[in-house]
Amino acid sequence: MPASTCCGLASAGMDAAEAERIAPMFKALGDPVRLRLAALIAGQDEICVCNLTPHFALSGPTISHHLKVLREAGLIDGERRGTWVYYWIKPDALQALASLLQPVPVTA
Amino acid sequence: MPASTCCGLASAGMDAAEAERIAPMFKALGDPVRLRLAALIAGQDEICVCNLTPHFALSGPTISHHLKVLREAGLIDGERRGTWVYYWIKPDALQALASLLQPVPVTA
DNA sequence: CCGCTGTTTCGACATGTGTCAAGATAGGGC
DNA sequence: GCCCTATCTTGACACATGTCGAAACAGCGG
Repeated sequence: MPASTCCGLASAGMDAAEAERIAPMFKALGDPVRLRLAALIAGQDEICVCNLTPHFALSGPTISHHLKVLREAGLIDGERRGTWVYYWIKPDALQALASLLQPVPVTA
Repeated sequence: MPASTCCGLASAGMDAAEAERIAPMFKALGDPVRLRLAALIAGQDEICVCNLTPHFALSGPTISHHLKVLREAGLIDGERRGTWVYYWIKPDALQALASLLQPVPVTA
């Protein structure tokens, strides 16, 4: 019904509550370190923290902090397996964000 | 050639420089007020600030600040026409972000 | 059980961010 | 030229965020 000039953003019911729910996901991607982390994680089925850290000139705790932000935003998930902790991307979450930015399907 | 398990993020050359360039766009969408502003702006060809402000319980300067952030991120643009200032969405910018989150086209 | 490595949590600090009130600027109408 | 409205800029403030080092925690291997 709305003109839907551009993209999913326009046709989604983006009221205040919905914005509060979704904004943290974009926010999590809004840091260069986290964006690279997400890209690295998305590049494989799963990846060990020990394979992420070497890509950055940052302390372990800082990487861990960023991973926590991404997880709390619902963009990734992870679990400890023995000594190492593995993270993987949650494609549905990314897809949900993508659909807000894409040109609207056909909505007419 | 990368496994490209999930999405554009994985296949994009997301090095540090690219991340620094793109992260601000996600960051701009990472605030609930700005996300709603973007949705409102995307819903029409263009929209006057005077039609945006009433949707929020925020001062004029605050709305103006958020619009500036969105504009500096390259997601919207705007111009003054007489008394009023009009903003419009930049679909290409949104599309660029969407392509990072979408399942990768066919890249195989 | 003890120590070793990988990861997270805690505490602290500097910087960034969202918000407002007050003032400045831009245009239109008298 | 003057005032009025719409918008932006500035200055200030409380609060959030990115970063680190130190310390805690989780498992493995002796």
